[in-house]
Amino acid sequence: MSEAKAPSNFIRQIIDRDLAEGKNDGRVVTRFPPEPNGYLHIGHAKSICLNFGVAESYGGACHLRFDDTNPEKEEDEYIQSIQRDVEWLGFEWAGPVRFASGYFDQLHDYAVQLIEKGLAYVDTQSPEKIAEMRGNFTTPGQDSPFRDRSVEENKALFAKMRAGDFDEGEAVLRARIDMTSPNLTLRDPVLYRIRKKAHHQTGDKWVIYPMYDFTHPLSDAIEGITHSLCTLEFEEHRPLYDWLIEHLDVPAEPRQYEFARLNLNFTVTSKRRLKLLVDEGHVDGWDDPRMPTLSGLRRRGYTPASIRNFCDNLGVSRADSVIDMSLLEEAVRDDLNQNAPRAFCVLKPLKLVIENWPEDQEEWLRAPLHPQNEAMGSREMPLTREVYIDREDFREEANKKYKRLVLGDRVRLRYGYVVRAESVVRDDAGEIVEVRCSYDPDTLGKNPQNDEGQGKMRGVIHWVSARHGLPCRVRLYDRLFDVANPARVAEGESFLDHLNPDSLRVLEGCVVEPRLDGVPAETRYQFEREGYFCVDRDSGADGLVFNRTVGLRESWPREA
RNA sequence: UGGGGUAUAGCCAAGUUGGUAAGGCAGCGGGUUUUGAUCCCGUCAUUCCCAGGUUCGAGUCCUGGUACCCCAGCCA
Repeated sequence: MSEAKAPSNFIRQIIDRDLAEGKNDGRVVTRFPPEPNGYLHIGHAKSICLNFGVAESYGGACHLRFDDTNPEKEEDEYIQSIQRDVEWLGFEWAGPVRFASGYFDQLHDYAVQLIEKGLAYVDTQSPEKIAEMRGNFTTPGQDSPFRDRSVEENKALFAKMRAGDFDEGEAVLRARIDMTSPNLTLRDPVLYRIRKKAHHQTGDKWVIYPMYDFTHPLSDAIEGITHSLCTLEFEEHRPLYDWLIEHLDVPAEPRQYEFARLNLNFTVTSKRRLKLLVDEGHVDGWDDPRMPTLSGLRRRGYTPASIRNFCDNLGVSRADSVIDMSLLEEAVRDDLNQNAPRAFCVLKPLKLVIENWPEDQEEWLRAPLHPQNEAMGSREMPLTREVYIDREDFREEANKKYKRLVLGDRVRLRYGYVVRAESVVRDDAGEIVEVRCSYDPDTLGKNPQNDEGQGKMRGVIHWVSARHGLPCRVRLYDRLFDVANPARVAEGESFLDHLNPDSLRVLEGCVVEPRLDGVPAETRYQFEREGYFCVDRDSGADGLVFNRTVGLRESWPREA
């Protein structure tokens, strides 16, 4: 399931065909063009894997380019986080980090070129009037009264726009295409608008900023992009993309191709909604482990490889789809199962006293770090008279399907001895606070030879020495929403109404094996029989904090 | 409502000139197991949104429907 060969998809077929026809001198150049107005999420990962993956497998190049044409929404914090996330995923962009804002001079020249060709004009109607004149699905638009200004007048007006002589909203530069087109983006689209706001890259150099539709194709051309891959909603923008490439004297002829974006159920992947979750404090920040952001997944314990495999296994098509969250979870299990060292951690401690074990005796038992991979080595764990086991691993009575410790029956302490539960100790409230047991000294690495039920134990449970165990805190995460499609809720409801109140459960007083003392944040383990966990950066002097990435697969009869 | 798209299993998805439905995940059955995990084996679409048509033969071609998605920012 891991290193699947790049599967056939329509993008690769287009590239194969282009290569066969000798287009672009055999070059394949793609780009990942995020707008720095939020953190990257799992949906971006699909685009990143596609763009970088395609470039890589064709010996081409992939650029990282910030599509930063709107100073109102963008911030440097996002520029930093996006680069960090792309690097974390393990991709290397070709050349420097690029910015659409780095092309503002050239873009301005292209705009003047359009004006000179009579293909663009300055419209001084109000924004409301422009919207009104655009018409709608059924009504064709009407020409602006300023549509036929002379080239000279347009040049002068555009220069005034640039000089700051107009206020925001007083003038825009529009392409002169067709106000009656059934494709609304062709009804004289706005190319430049006035924004008197400092830009994070260009400072106060500009007061006019190019629109995405104008900037993107030309940036692609400037960079020599051959295949400009974007999501489906840009499809009706393609005629404009092509129109600009056709009517301007550009150094290359990039082509745009659209694919379906990734949708995951039980979460949201729109920057607007993610930002709201952060801003209103429903989560702990962009990197809250419940967030589908790359930084959230990272903090949750996801590995770059697991996310890349997940994306590669999805395929690329033009059909709208919703991927099941369980596929993402399966991808990280697959990776961590192979690569995460094992450890013991008791989540809900219950004291087990081995009555025939001498008070001060401690025996260090060797256990592999990975049962199927000896190369990972082993560790030692101290067994003492008092150990902790999980409350859920003991019952006073149970049927045969319950493969754990039952009063009067035996179970194996994993990598240790077989014990038999003899009695329980209760507190005043009648709650069991301790289980008393006996152990069979002749069962280390072998089954009991001599008595009832030869061979197999009822089960195997994990444990941690009460004297040596490290107290820790464990955070159990569940899906953030309790409906499959939070973005689509009933009239009058908000997606926030469907936040899962139990998406985070914090377990205090857990006990982990001593060897994990001081391990750094982001170290990942499989806590045997529990799941995959990751050390959180909140760990410190007062103990380790673990985030549960995902549980182990569970398939046992619920009637047990 | 005009335009642009998309329909193949529970979820993705391949299917290139029409030649008899890949693969993954999930499910189900079994085996191994000192993790109820992993691993292994087997099984899982007489049918491709629907209805007609062409053809010896249609997921692929034709005709007519249906459902869903996107577009009316000086956002990207």
